[in-house]
Amino acid sequence: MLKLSKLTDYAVVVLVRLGDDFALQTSGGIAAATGVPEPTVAKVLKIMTTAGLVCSQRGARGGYRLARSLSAIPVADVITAIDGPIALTACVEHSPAICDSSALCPVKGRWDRVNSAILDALSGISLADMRPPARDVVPVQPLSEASAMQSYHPAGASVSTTAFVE
Amino acid sequence: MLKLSKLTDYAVVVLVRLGDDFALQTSGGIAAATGVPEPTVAKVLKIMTTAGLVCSQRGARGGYRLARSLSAIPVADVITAIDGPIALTACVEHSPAICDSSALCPVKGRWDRVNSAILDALSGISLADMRPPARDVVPVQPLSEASAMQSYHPAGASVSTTAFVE
DNA sequence: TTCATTCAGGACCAAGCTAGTCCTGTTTTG
DNA sequence: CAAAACAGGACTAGCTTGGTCCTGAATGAA
Repeated sequence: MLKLSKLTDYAVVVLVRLGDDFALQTSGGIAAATGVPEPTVAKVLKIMTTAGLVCSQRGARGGYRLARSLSAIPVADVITAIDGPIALTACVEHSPAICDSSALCPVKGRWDRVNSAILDALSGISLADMRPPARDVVPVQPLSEASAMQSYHPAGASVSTTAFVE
Repeated sequence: MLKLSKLTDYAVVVLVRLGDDFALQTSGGIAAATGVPEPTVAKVLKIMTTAGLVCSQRGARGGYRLARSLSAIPVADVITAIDGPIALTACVEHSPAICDSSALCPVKGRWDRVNSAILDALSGISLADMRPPARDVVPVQPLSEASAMQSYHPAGASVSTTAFVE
């Protein structure tokens, strides 16, 4: 389906929200500001931390901040962090799975070209390119206010977020 | 995961096998030549027929042949036929699912750019580009011989074929 | 020192999708 | 008429994803 996982979509939303100011923000605060469920935000941020895209500060008054500016984070990095290395098929170079019938496979190595093309496309677009105009950004505010905001659901409660590329 | 479905991988194998000579080949014969299980080949070919990528001839002495030459079939067409329209996220233009929180979504419309880039990449590569050198192609032969051939499994019997793009 | 806050790192479960198989037609040839 | 071959479904098992929750560790404030 060439689909992107929902978590990747969430990750972009969260990272963009984290913004470029490098101020510490808690997972709860980001959840409130974006409308993404808090446990999901926490999950995403933990993955992002492991991947080195964000830095975390534990303890009271802790939180998260970007490790690099949005313009220095290509979309490919986010996808790789969430979903693992980008490889359309198991036959692609660097893929962990080894095709056990490579001797017969009629398209052996041919997906590499397709893969490289996609990788180039994803590496050339940064999160800064996906950032909305500044006026649309909801300012950081106390939880008591933010928690009353409308929620963000990528594709609605009952509709699959399965993604397509036509 | 940006993964491609296994069926898409099979479809490319089958279509390339169908080749450019426009001779009728039965699903059983293709299965034998490629090592892909016959029911799966039949399933793929039925989908390809519906999509207009191959033509079918029913009845005894029937079979399948390409509707266009391999060079006239972009990879994007195969993926679309198997997986539906290519769209990374539900937010992407022309996607059937409508985001019910588009007013709040911080990256509304931003995936379009990523999507277009991928679509361009996939549209620029044809099946002819994925065709192996002629010497690697197994010639058409009687079932009795072909059925003894080694099978082709994209990623082995027990290993996930999940595809990645890094 | 003690406690509240916040992240770290898993385990766990339900739901949906994919792959693969099979069965019953229908069409065409000989 | 019988055999060959495609058409079009239904069906099932397994995996993956998503989402939640729990326990523990680190930090800072009172």
